[in-house]
Amino acid sequence: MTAATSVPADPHSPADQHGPAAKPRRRVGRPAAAVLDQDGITAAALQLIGKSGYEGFTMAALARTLNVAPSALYNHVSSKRDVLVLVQDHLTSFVDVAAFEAGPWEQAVRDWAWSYRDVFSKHTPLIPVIAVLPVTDAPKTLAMYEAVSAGFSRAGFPQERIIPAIVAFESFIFGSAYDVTAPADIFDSGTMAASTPHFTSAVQRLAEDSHDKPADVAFSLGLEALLAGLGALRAA
Amino acid sequence: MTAATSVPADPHSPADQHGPAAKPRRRVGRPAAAVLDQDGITAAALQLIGKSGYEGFTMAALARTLNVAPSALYNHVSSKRDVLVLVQDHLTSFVDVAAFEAGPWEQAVRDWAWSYRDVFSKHTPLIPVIAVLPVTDAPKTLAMYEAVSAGFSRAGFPQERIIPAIVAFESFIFGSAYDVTAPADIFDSGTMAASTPHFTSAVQRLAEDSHDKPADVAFSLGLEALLAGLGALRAA
DNA sequence: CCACTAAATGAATGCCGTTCATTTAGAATG
DNA sequence: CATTCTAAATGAACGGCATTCATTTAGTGG
Repeated sequence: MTAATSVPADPHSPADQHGPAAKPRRRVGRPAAAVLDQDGITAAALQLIGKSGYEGFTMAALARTLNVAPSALYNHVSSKRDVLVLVQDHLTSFVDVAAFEAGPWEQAVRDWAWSYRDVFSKHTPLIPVIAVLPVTDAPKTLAMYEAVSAGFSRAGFPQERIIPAIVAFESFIFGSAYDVTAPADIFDSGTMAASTPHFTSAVQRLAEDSHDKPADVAFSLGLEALLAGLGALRAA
Repeated sequence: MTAATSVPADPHSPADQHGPAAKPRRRVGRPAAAVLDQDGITAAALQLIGKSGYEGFTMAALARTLNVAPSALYNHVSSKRDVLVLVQDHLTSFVDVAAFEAGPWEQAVRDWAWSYRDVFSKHTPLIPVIAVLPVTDAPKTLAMYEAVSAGFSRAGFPQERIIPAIVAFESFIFGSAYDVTAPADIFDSGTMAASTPHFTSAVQRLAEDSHDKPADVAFSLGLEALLAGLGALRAA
């Protein structure tokens, strides 16, 4: 069975802590050597991914950065997927939910959505993991949902619409995170341009008019539409 | 180098053709034996995925269903990713764009979006492939974009907003496709329920009130919001 | 009948995640 | 201090995977 994380997560962790974190690890009294633990593995994994990307992220490579044999990792983690879950949950603490506590709902959602997209556009291989991961396995992610839900509730959303609305935003965010990684010439129709006149001219006009990054234009457009449409669900 | 598909795609293929398709394959005059070709590989791949899922989809398994050695596949395809591209492009022909030719814009987008989501919710491992794939490598996908672009243009969208609007819809669709595959208990906060009161009560209220599938509720909500918000961009 | 070539073969390669019997070294116990 | 217990690290395996390549096979045009 995969357990992911053990401690109850303490939801008031202000932002994050990089580098070697505290190591309680004190069950009853046993060897306190412990070269490895989940926080250390998570930090090393994040650093390795930053340096080598997800292609270079292997259990062997991770073990090497920790000066340990690959098999040693399996004393603290039950699979590679488990490591990805730890990384995902850690990254979620970089998502900005601060404005949900006080500010107006629209701006809170904007801050949240943009930061959420930016964090995971650099980690798209995690999206398939997040999307089907029970919140129980990711305490910091659960804390994010609590902050967002509280904000929606405070803004006057009817209870039964809160989760669907959040899911709709999130779906858009995940899809948009992929879009950020698309190559610049993804819409170049090449030799087939002649047979796709409407599409080709639309692509050209976008390239001429806009000076911003295409992914940002599309994200802004969709986000504002969702804000307007879903914001209308609020009670007076 | 990956070439994906060779023929220029003829954009008026009405819907699709299952089973063994036509085999031009006629460069100058050579052995016409040809046990294998891209269409056959695509059809076999789709069938294998349907039967064994993406975990069971290996080059060896694919070769076995075609009664061929695994290495034989590489005479027609340059990598496993290439096969996925072929499958993705084929699946795109199942997406419904018919209403863009005549009907009202809103309903056309609805038909398109729901069918698009339904097709790829059964093929989420293809989403990372689609999202960064140059349209040149996927002729049927390009044909879909042409139909959709034409519909947006006909509906009065300003040229420079057509692509961003389509991308926004698509991002939402891809994200929502993942959502369909999420386990039913994904939002069960378990032992941490006490520390996440707003979230927990919102989840509970949704479960009580709604009889529809949660993924469908969220998709409908988001889609209608995007329709309203983006539809407003049209010229009178 | 010969020469040519696209296509199929099967063995080999290298990388991967994961398992497991075994060893190591601190902590608690008396 | 010696004994015992155990979490943690080790290194050699294993099976599966995509991909490569020298070689063979079998139609076709000349």
